Amino acid sequence: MFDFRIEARVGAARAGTLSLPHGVVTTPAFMPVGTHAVVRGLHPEDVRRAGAQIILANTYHLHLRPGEDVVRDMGGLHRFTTWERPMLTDSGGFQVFSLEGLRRISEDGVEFTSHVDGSVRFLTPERATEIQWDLGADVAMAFDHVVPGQATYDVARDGMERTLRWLARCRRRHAALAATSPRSFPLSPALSQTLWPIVQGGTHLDLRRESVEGTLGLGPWTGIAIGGLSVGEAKPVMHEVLDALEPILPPAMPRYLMGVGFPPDLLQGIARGIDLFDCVAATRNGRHGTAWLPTGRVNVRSAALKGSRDPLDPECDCDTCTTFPRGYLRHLFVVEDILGLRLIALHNVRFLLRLGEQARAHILDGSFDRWSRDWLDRYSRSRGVL
RNA sequence: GGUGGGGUGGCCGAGUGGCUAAUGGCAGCAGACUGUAAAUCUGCCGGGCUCUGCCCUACGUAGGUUCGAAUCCUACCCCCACCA
Repeated sequence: MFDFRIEARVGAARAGTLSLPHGVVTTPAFMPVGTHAVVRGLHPEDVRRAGAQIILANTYHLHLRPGEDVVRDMGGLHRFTTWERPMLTDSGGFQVFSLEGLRRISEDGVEFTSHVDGSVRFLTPERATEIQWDLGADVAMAFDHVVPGQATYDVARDGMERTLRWLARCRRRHAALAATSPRSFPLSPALSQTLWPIVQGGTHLDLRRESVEGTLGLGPWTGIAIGGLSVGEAKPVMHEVLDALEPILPPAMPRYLMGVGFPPDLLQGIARGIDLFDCVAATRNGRHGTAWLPTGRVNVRSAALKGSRDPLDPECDCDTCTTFPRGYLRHLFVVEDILGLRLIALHNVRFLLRLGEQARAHILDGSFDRWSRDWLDRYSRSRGVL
């Protein structure tokens, strides 16, 4: 359980297989985000058919609604959602960043003023770990302190060091839960959930290195995440951080780049040794009418699609592209029917999942570099061309 | 036929002497979105140009008052309501 095997490499890029209690995840892989225990707008069957092997859910949001006790009493996230494949829960650490203004950080934890009803919720590393234990995903994430991409050295150091101190507390609590509270719903009681740490340090390379050292010192771990990227810093800066991390991350462990990304980010991350990604962009952009194509992104509402009988993406095998003409998809957005939101979100999710599948295949046959270069070139060169 | 109300940019609808090419909303067009406070948000939206500005044309039509009118006056046309 929680075994990760690397089958092939091309440079830093790896193709691997991650075993989790609810199934196997072949990497590199994109993980669709289901914050509220639903990949927003999509039926679980949509997500399965799109080829998702693992999806996320969110600690903070599920704590607010419906409450982790409700999910636990219904048999955990898998039964609650009917999603039988692996799941991962984010710890609420990202909400420390995204809900800035509604929270106050102290050494003990973070006090949130609920955006739902104004109630005050105090999330500590221990609480975030307990909530995730009740939610019952295959992978729980450490409660971290995310700072903005523009954070100064001192602010980034503060967040990084706090993340390490909190990591020790998450680990201790997680071990205690695993030892003393066997659950009825997990497949394999003692090893039913693993906890992954998150490397922080902003855009400062020495802080990132220090974060890795500190994190590994608190191990062992079955996986490791890189957080605090794609939060406002420039793209080359993100690449610089990934390049600096790649040689010092343990090669045998799956590496998860949190919150990334757009299609090019996947390939650029894979080339730098990343195995797992998650991002809301596929579903959110889809709902907002931006579809990803091999030739770049396109606005589905665009008058250019009016009356077109062509598929949205002729190269795509998703249900949307194999069923509907793009002129109809545009119509759905124009008349604001919810089916449009679902269909474009579905396409984008499939697009990203397939990108991961293709990258894997090209790593396995050794052609990743060339293929990736051509893919990126085509995507950026002909942006939005139909 | 009489009385009253009203005719504003593609549509709805503010504005009742200068700050008005004219508030808003809709429609239209374009853009943004990266561990989800997002089916959201932003910009453009009479025409033209040598485009940080300038020039046309515009508030039913035609005149008039005024330094200046979508706003005041007169006539006419049309719409609505009520009364005959």
